[in-house]
Amino acid sequence: MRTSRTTPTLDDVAKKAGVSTATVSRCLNTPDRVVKSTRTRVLKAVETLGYTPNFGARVMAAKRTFTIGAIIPTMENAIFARGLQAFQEELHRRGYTLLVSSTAYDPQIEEEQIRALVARGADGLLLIGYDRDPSLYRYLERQGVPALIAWAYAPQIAQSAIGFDNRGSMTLLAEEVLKQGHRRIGVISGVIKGNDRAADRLAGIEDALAAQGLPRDTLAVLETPYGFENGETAMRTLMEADIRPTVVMCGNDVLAAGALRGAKELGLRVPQDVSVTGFDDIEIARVVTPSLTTVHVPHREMGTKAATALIALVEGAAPDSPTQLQISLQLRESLGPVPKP
Amino acid sequence: MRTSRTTPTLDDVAKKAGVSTATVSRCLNTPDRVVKSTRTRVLKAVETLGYTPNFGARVMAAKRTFTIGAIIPTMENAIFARGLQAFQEELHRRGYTLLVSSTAYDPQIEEEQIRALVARGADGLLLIGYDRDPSLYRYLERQGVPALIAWAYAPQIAQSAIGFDNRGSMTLLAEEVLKQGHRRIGVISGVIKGNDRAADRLAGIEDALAAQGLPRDTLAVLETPYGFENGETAMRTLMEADIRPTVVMCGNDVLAAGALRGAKELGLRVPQDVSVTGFDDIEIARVVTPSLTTVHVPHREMGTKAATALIALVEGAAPDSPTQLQISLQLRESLGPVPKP
DNA sequence: GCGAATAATGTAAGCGCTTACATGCGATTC
DNA sequence: GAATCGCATGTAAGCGCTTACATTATTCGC
Repeated sequence: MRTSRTTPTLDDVAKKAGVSTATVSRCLNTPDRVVKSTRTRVLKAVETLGYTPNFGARVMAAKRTFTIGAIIPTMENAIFARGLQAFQEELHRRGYTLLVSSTAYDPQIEEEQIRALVARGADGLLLIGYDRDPSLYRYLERQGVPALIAWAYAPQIAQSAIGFDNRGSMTLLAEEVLKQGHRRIGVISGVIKGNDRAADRLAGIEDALAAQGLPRDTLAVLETPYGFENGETAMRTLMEADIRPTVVMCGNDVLAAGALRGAKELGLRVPQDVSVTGFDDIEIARVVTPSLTTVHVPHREMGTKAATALIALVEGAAPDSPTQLQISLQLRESLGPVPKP
Repeated sequence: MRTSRTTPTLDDVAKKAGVSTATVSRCLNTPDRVVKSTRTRVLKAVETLGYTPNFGARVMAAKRTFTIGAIIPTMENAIFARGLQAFQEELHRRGYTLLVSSTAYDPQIEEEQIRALVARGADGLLLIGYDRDPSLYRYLERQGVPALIAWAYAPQIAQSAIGFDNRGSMTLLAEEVLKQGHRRIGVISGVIKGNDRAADRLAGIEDALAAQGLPRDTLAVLETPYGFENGETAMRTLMEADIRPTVVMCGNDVLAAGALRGAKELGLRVPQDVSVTGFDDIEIARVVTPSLTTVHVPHREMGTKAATALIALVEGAAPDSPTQLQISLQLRESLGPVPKP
């Protein structure tokens, strides 16, 4: 239907401008290979006809789609939304289009989506985290589709990656917590299965404890899906235990904001009665009262750099070794010294 | 590159199965037109070869892409992120893929993106708001690409649309504000140019004033781009004026959260010294202290319904008249009675 | 100002798929 | 049993574009 008599084709433009289709194509793709006078004539024809190249045809002939696929757990998480926005902006600047899918944190769905995007001719893929079935990486390699892993950096990553050290960052934060004298630590973690970021963050806390020779049971860990309400509930559960933690470290800011709210409902003051920490440093961290001590992650920088790196890969650059971005601790009000008994 | 010797084509499958390409194609698209024995043979060949149809070729030959494009101002705004997530989920359920672009609230960029997505063969388009150059609608019609307008409902919309009445909602909220006795109203509005939602929300406030015969200068309006920091700054500006407003109504929750923060910095208590209201009812509204009085919008419902409606359009349904979703006022702590002088 | 080198343009062969139409074959009908 | 029909399958013509290669116009050196 679409391509009825009404939609102009390259041919129409060529006729109108009195040149061959090849010349029109060159005007559009490699303008410097066409002399100026012809070029303007052709462009005028393009203009008056309102011509837009047919994507499918172009893909087929050129074997390039200028499309990048991104597969993220969810857009509802501000940290992905923001990074993705930056990613898309950079892509657009470079003439690429973004194809987005989300997986709801389900590896099964992720695999489907990866295949779907490859079938649609994505030139490259942005993937979140590194922990997935190795056969998927092999599949991508066989298909010649480069993939870039974002939001994660870890020495063991074999693929091109850009991210930050979730584990080390959390260790840093945990050290700060310990320095404040806390020895009973509650943890509200994201769901760990299929989510290396959550796993690494928890491991980071454990590292800090181990380094100080503290027993494993210093920690009370609760896993819960992403979401404000879930943080709230988890906080309640933690604080109703026989031995209350004096600090609750959360896997991300949204959980932490929920925890803050949970504390409030229990009549607990933060940080006088219990301290709370987050991770990501999204807007919400500075908005809540008390403001949230958290780990600052450069989301937009990550998005932009991911775009650059992925395009390089797509355009044939050799894979770089993983890039690590710097995080920084944001010490705010929600973390205080351990309460006097 | 991709389609080097390594990627199997329809031809390869046909040879392997000992049939013609037409039969293979039919197996994949209209299985019931192929006898069972052949079908299984073909499907086995597909399997062993690991064949996936080439998207570009398919598009070109079939003129359908099962792709829906969405063009939103930005993904950083939680309200779009959430709605888009729901939209994508529903699309995926129905076998469509989502193509996303953002415009940074720039009509110029929006036009570009619309054309880009059409060129990529999007079967349908999701657009935010109704206020755009009529020639764009004509273009889409000419191209045979149906578009659905979301996040906006207004009687004057001629296209298919799904959304809520920004103007009427804001009137409702303003009436509540007036009921509390406020007569000096500050407004922190989003940028109005090219953003009908922002314009309608402001108009809604004006409607409420007009209905009560209050003078236009009851209002002190400040326009500012979307963003927490901007709300903060705007709040400061408003409160430093000679005549301070007793309430500040904000165009969205993020601006309102910023305003809350601005108030705090000025040492003003909310709502004792000044009241604040938002719009959208995103998570942040319940997280801030004091919690935000705002307008609740059913984001996810809108996303899901938008997907259903747009697919119907794409599949040839006659355009429905605009659908209006119900909003509700969320009265929370940030709005109180006008302070005693 | 002539030939060679170079730049601009044209010609035409696909890219991988769908589908209208043609073909062949067994079943049905009288 | 011949003519007819219906179904499964094959043949081949594009879809609109890019690009290698061929052809023609232009520029430059001497």
